[in-house]
Formats: sequence, structure tokens, C-alpha cells
Amino acid sequence: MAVPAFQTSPGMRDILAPESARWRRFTQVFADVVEGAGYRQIISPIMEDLGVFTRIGEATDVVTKEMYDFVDKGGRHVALRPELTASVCRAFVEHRPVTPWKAWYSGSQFRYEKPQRGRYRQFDQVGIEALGADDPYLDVEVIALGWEFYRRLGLQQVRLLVNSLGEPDDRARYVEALRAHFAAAGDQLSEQSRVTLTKNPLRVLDSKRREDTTFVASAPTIDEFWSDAAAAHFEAVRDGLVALDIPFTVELKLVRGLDYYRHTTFEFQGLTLDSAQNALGGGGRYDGLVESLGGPPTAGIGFALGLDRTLLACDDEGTFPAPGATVDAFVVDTTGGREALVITAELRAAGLSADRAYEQRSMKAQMKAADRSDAALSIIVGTDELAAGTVTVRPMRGGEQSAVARADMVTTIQHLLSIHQNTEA
RNA sequence: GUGGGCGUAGCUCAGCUGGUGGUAGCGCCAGGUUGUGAUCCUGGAGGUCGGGGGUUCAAGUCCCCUCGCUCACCCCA
Repeated sequence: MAVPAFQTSPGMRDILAPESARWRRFTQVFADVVEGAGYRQIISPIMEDLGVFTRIGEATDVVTKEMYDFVDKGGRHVALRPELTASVCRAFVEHRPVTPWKAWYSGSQFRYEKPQRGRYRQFDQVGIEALGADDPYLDVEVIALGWEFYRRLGLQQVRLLVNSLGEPDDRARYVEALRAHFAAAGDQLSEQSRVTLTKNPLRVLDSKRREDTTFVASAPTIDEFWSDAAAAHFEAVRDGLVALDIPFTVELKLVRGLDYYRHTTFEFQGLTLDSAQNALGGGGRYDGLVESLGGPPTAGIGFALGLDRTLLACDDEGTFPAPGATVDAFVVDTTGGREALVITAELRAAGLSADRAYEQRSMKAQMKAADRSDAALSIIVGTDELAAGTVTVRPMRGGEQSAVARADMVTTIQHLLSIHQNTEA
């Protein structure tokens, strides 16, 4: 038997440069936006007790069939986090920070699903959560930060959908109305939707099957069931969005997949992504989730934005490209490599980025490597330079090369780089 | 989880109805240029044709299984 060629597990992958640098920048841009609004980072464990996530809702697919759960060696039933809102609420209960508590996060999450483009078993999201404030204008702030993030990435083709699921009682009455409506359709409804109806009538609204479209279209809408308080809350949210000039569409049949939402829900759709995976991100208000995790009654709202799909949208719009990698200086040494070792260390100590070649390759090969590194300068050391105590500094993007005394090398290079930057700017 | 499509060098791909030695481009390495990259020329390395089994005188090409990717459903980021 030959040695097996290992591959990543299904739905999981390696992110190599330059895409990895793009991921890093993605998170950095997000952090800049939300830190500027008073949100502070939380780094939580990648797995939790299973119970933390079952509070998301026993009827959600995320809990019932997509959980990466197992029993560890201590007999604890744990799960890789399928989302981060529940973890953040668990942390809130555990640490009881002063409210309003505003946190942001980034990281991998796991759902055991059949992989598809833009849908992986290990996927990355960035998000924010604001706990302890029941204020419709906080809803607006949260939505606005998501909107601003897309703007910073350069995305234009994003649509914001908003809805309100009302208060728990409103929602319960609406669910009953939906159940009656779809039940009346009998077996004209698709078989799968009839199954969904028994578990979670709300999600029948999400069906994309042709048999269901007329019944979905004629279904009652949530606005008929809003209490006065719920209607007022949603009215304030819409008014706030208008005040901030954020365009939105009220979508009364917008049903998010997680059961804990009440009042405001919203979703950002990528208009260039015409596949079924067009949700770039979404969120909503989840007053009550903290309580279900053993904490005091606490209001909460937040969102999560998917990294993969957002980057696909960026690709489509030709924005936020992967940054190119470059280096200040590449050291070419034909005297054995010892000089290159010392010179790169000296340059790095001076705060410059420096790379070099290995294995004593030919000068031509080393120059080729210098070119490939996209270095601004190459620093050449041959037997002549070694004897004279100099190095040859060669600009790689045009200009004359020159001999420089070793003692003046760093300052000369710093000078050349600053000139170079000025001419490029 | 269900169904459709695909799987040939590091990458992008030729390979017609199974028939004599598996393409090409890019990339990589070396030489042309006894110290100078990005251009040009020449040469070279690199392939279990995803894996396994079967049909056949003969399989990259047909059949079955399997793995992976992809699209739709489901669901969602």
C-alpha cells in the first residue's frame, strides 16, 4: 500500500497566501469599524457544553442536525460552536459585565452540512452583540455598523431586508395563523413543507419549491399580529434607518433560521450572488436568550456576517482584492550565504523587511527570487563587495545600482525607500 | 440527508464514436549571458489520466463502487 494522500475533511480547507492576507485584512477592517463604535473584542472557546447551543431552539436545523457534537474524555457532551451569539450570551451570564455590553468577535464556526460554494462545514464570521439595552435606536446602530462595513469593503450591490417578528405572543399567534393557512392547502403543499409545518410553520415561508409558491404568497403576514408596542418599536427602527440614509426593504416574510429572534430581524443580501447562498449576513433582536441560559432578563441584539460569501461578493464587484506581498530588500549573496544571513538580520533589526535566497544558488537564480519577492531593492554581495567592505544596492523597479559601504547600508536603504514611496504616492 | 454535473502535470485545459508512444500554455529548474531579475531563445524536470474493481485482444475514453469538488433541494453565513 502506498502512503495515503491526506486531504482536508469535507467542507474544510486551507487558506494560503495571498487569500490568507485578505482574510486578515477583512477582520481588521471590521474591527476598525466596530471598535470605533465602542464594541470590544471577545475571544470565546471554540466549543461549549452542548446545552449552550440547544437553547438556540430545539426546532432549528442548526441544533437538530447540523451540530458537530461529541462526548469528550471526561464524559462531557460538548459541541463545536455552530454560531457565536449563544456563546456570547453564555459569557455574559458567566461574567455579568456592566450593561450595555457591546462585544465583537471573529472566528470559525462549524455546522455539519453538505458543503457547497459559499457554505462550508468550517466557516468564518464576524459579528457584534449588544446586551442589556432595549432601545430601537440600538437596533439601528447595529444595522448601520453592518452597512458601514460593507461600504468600507467597497461593496455596492447589497440589499438590506428588515422585518419584525413582534413580541413572543404576537409571534405565537402568527405561527398558529400560518399553521391554519398551510394546513388548508392540504396535500397540494409539497411533502417537505408539510413536514416543516409540523415542526416550525414559520419556515414554510422559506420554501423555494414551486408547488408552495402560491400558498406562501397568499399566507398571512406578521404585521397583522403586531402588538402596539411591537409596531411602535419597528416604526422607530425604520425611522432611524431613514434618518441615517440607509436604504432598506421591509420584507414581512423574512424568517431567520434561529428561533430566538423577536422584534427586529434583518438580513443583508448580496445581489451579485444569484445562487441560493445569497445571504451575506443577518441578525436581529433576541431578548430572552440570556434568560434561557440562566441569566437575568436581558435585551440583546446583534448580527453575524459571513466571511466567505462576503468575499465572493467582493470578487463579483471587483473590490477588496487580496493584497500583494512585498518586501523592502532581497539579499543576493554569491559568497556562500553567510553574508546574506548577517545582512538580512541587520536590516530586520533596523525595522526593514528583508528576505534572501538559500542553498547557494546561482546569481541569476537569486536575482529571479528577488524579482519574485517583489522587493523594492536587491542587496548584492559578491566577492568584490566582500573584499571592499561594500554592498551593491540595486533598485528593482528602475534606477541605477550603486556601491555602498557596509557601514552606510541601512541609512542608505532607508533613504532610498522613502524616496521610492514619495514618488509612488 | 436527497438528486444532477464534473474529476487528465503545481495551475488552466486538449484528447472525436475505446485502438499503435498521453496535449498545449502558464509556472518551476538549467543554459544562452564565467556576478544582475522582470523581455527573448534553447533544453529539462514534473502525470498512480481522483482511488478500487469489472467488461474487452485493447480503457483517460464503457460499466459498478468509492473519495472529492460543484449545482439544485434542504438550510443558512
